[in-house]
Order: sequence, then C-alpha cells, then structure tokens
Amino acid sequence: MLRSHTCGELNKSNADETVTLCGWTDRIRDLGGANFIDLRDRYGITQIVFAPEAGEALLKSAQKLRSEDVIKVIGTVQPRPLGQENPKLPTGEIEIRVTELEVLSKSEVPPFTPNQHELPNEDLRLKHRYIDLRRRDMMNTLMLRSKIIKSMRDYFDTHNFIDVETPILGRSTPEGARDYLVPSRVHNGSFYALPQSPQIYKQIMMIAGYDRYIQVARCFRDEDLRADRQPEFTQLDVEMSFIETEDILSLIDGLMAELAKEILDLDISLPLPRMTYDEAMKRFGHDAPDLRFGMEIVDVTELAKSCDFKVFSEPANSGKFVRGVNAPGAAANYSRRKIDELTEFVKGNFGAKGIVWFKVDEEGILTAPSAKNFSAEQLVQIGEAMDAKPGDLLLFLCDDWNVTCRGLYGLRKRFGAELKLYDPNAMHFSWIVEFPMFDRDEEGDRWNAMHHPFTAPRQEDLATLESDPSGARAQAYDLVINGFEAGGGTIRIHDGEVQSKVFSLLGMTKETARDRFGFLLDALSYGAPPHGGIALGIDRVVMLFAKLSNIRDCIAFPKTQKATDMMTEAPGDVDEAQLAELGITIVKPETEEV
RNA sequence: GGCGCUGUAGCUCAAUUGGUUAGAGUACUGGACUGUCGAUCCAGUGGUUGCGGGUUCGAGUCCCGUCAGCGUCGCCA
Repeated sequence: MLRSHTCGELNKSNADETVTLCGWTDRIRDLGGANFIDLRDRYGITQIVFAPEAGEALLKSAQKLRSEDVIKVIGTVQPRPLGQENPKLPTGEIEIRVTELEVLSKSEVPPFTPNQHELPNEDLRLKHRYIDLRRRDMMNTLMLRSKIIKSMRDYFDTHNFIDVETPILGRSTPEGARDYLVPSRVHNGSFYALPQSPQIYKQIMMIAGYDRYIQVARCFRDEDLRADRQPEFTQLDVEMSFIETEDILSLIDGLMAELAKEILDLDISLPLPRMTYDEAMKRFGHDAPDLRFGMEIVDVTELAKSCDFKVFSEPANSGKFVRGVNAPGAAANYSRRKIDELTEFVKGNFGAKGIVWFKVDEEGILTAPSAKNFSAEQLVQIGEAMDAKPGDLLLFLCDDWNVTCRGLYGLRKRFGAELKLYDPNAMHFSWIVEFPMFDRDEEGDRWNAMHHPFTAPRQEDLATLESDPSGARAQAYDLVINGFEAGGGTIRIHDGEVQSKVFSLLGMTKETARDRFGFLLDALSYGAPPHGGIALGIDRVVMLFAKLSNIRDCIAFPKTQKATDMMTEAPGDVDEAQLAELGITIVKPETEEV
C-alpha cells in the first residue's frame, strides 16, 4: 500500500502519528509562507500543511501543485491550532504537517473541477466522466447504488434465492422492443440479440426446478431514451415457483420496507397499498400515478350530457368523455396566457382539442368566458363535482377515453410540480394490479399482449377469455414509486391449453408460435411448475432513493439521448476487415436530391 | 419522426428596441502575503457568440437550415 490512511479517517486520536496519505489536490490555499491543501479521495478530505519549518525546497515544490494533481505525502497528524478547526470536515480538527511530498501524477488543467459549485453542462460532464465521477455527489450516489444492490442480494439470499447468470448473447424474439443485434462470425448472416430481459431464461430455470431465482441482470432495448430510460439498464430479476400473485407482492413489500429502513431510515407500513389498473386510469389517467398528492380526475360526462354548451354536450352524448381536474388555488397565478400555454401543451403532446376551464371566485362561483353557456345551477353542480373551493382552477378535457387520460395525467403531473403539491422528499410505494390481458393494435383489429404472451389471466377470467378478451384481466402487477414504474411482473401461464388460447387470440397460429417460442413450449411440456416473478428497475430505484431526477446520474457511464457514449464515442466505425469477416456490407443511405 | 428548451472566454453566466472596442465571476499566468479552509490583494492572458446561409447601413440578438445536449410525445410486450 502506498498509503497508511485514507483522507477521511484521521482525527485527534491520531495526534502525533506519522502517516502517509494519497489523493487528489482539491482546493489550494497558498499564503506565500505557508501552503494549505485539501487532499481528497473517495473517503473524504484532509487538510495538509506545508509550513516553512519543513524547508524551503518542500514549500517551493508544494507551490507548484495545481488542481487534480495526484500526490503522496508523509507527515505527522497534528491538532489544529485553537480556533482553526473546520467543523465542516470530519477530519477538521486535525491537519497533516507534511515532511515529504511526491507527485504521483501531474494533471493537465481540467476542463472543470469536482469541487466547483455550478455544475458544467451535461455533455462536458459525460465527455470527461472520470472528472465528473470524482464529484462528491456522484461518489455518494454510486456508493448508495452499491449499498442498495447489496441489500437486495442479502434479502434474497436470506429468503433462499439462487443467483444465476443468463446469457447476454441470445436469440432475437419478435415481440417487444427493438433488439440490439450482434453479428455472428461463425454463422455469417445470423445474429445474436442482446436480452431485453432474461424473461425466458428465468422461466426455464423454474421448469428446471430452481424454484427461487434472482439475478442483477443487464438488459438492452433499442428504443428512444428518456430521463428514466437508458438503452442498457439493470434489472433485479426475480422468479419463483409454486406461488401466487400474493407471494410476489409480499416478498417485494418486504424488500421495499427493508430498503426504506436501511437507506432512508424510513418506516413504511405494509402491505403496500394496491390499486387496480382500471381505478388508476379513472382516478389518475395513468398506470403509474404519482400518489404523493391528490388532484384526482373527476368524470362529469353525465352532467355534460344535459348542458347547452356544445363543447361539453356533443362529446358527452357521442360516447366520449368530459373529465377534469381541480388545480387547487391556481386561479390567481394562471392568467389567460398561462392557460393558453396549458392548452398548447395538451394539444401538442396528447392530441386534445383544447381545454375548458373555470376559475372559482371568492364566493365559490365558477367564472370563465364559457360560463355563459351554463345555467347557474349547472355551474354549481360542476363546482360540487370538482370539490371546487374559492381560488381553484378547474380544467376539463372533452375527448375519447385515451386522450382524456393522457391529457389530464399530463396536466396533473405538471401542476403537481408547479404548485408544489407534494413534499419532494416523500416516498410513496404502491402496487397497480389487474392489468388488462390485451390491448388493441393501433392499425388493425388485432389484440396485443399488454405484458408478454406468457402472462396468465386471472382464474375468474379464464372462462370468458375468448368471448371477451378486452375484459380479461391478467395476473400482472407493477410497483410504482412516486409516479415511476419501478418494477413489474406477472404470474406465467404453465398450462398448454391456456397458452394456445392466448396465442390464437394474439393472432398466432400454432406454427408461428412454435417457430417463435418452440424451445419454451417444449420446456413447458416437460413438467412446468406454476411460476411467476417480477423485475425491478435498479437504476430507477436508485434514482428515487437518491432523490435524483434522471437515471444517468446514478449510472457510472450512461449514454446520451441519442444513445452515444460521449467519452468513448461509441458507437463507432469498424475496420473493413472486421466487417468482411462477419459477411457484412454497409449500405450507405441514399442522399436525397435537393 | 414531431414539439419545446439550451448553445457567448477552459467553466458558470451577462450583454436594453438590432447599434461603438462582447462584459463579470471563476479557472489559468505573473506578483504580494505564515493560519487558510469557496483564502485575500494587485496585474495580465484568454472570444470564428456551435456550424452554414439569409435579412439589414449594421446581427450574439431577427429568419431559414444544420449539429450537439436536455425535456417530452410517438416508441419502450
């Protein structure tokens, strides 16, 4: 070891010890006759002092040090002079009187420093990630991530789970997200696919009799990025045999309670609240609602049917919906111009036609340009339905179910943040259960699996599965934290007959099913236990526990929105020879005529 | 693919309705300073205003295109 101690551990009890420290020079305070340097490593900061007593030469060489030089110093631990302690540092009551200095590595002038107050632009941070990762915040986050993953592993180990690694090079499956493909050299023209999740492997582990499996698994999906989505991400993948929905939920309940306690010292009461998918869509317009605040959606379609205001009555009487939200106390701060902005927001993002709004005045009366279209009684009824109080702003969308859901979800989310309707430190865990088995294909009248084609329907929906597919509910569940889908899973079909029914509803013939999932169907036919599982998005869990607003900040080397790595500049070109070996020719896209 | 925000010194930002030589803090360079801790003080270097076009007597500012980062919709079983 080059060092005897780290920069975070020395205190008064080490007084007079001779120590050797290594680290990066953080802040340098050169007073001419004496030089104070904050020496930094992962563990903390220790002040080292170059005093004239140690010799002119030493002081001179210390004065040549600059930001981010890596040095080794030998010196004695001394209590700081009275009144010179730094209460901000755990090591603040001591300092190191340096007797020897060795520069291990000189640094160029860095484009930014880990201690600066204003964070540089994100592209610069990503390009020089090795400097960004030196920042205390990043170190804390990555250490937190490590701790969370260790807690997860410990929890499942205690519950008798086996950690099994599954292949990264797999086979492309046609359902779901786009695959990342890897060309085969040995089989020119054939490709491996990187796993979107270890879904099929973990089911096969169940069939193989490993009844409790976990894996911290890297997953890959070639889809567009978001603040909470990266093309490669990490899942805590779990699967169990001989269990029902209840077993998975209570297992994960226990994990969440343990994490909340260990990481945040937070007591959460179990079982975590549960809400059906239908209820979530009705009350919040989304299957991952942020339940840290209210502002629920209210359906006033019935009221709207009988009023003279065509914007309300026409959609209401033609099978569409009039639904609204109450933005509490927002009337004063939302001018016509700001409401116009909200209108553009729902038009542009969710395909709504516009917003009908009312402000509630001091007497509790609804006022708006469109109010003249309503009788006084109708306005009162609307106000009551919305639980309107003086100063509130009521916003309505009149459209089909999906547009009202999406638009009001968007408005609710926006108001939640703008009106600070929740404590940003609050943590709300809940389950959304009973997802539909199928949803309608956008183009044709085909059914799509809402989760994946191996998801089991609820027992009580088995009989009507084929007669009423839209009413069939799945044994599927999502864990939602603060409005983020933190995980999701299902109980799987282990019965060949049910599986065939589902395939045929999805428009798959026996032959297609066999072609696509033959190996799994084979496996299922050789003695498959009832099984199910869940996958938690570790990046998102860490983001939420660390109170961050994007998952890039809890990933050491994340990718940009265009899925590039700014540090390594991946993806990059490869040699012609490499391509030739793989039998690949690049077809340049035709340049369009101007 | 659509929409939006951002892009000015190494970094973080400013620059009035489009108007003189594009400023400040910090970093950097040099100097002063023996108790600092976001050290202080003095001086200095540092600019293709992302890139390309256009409008104009004149563009950091307006328009068009383009690139990059971020947010979001589509997409993500």
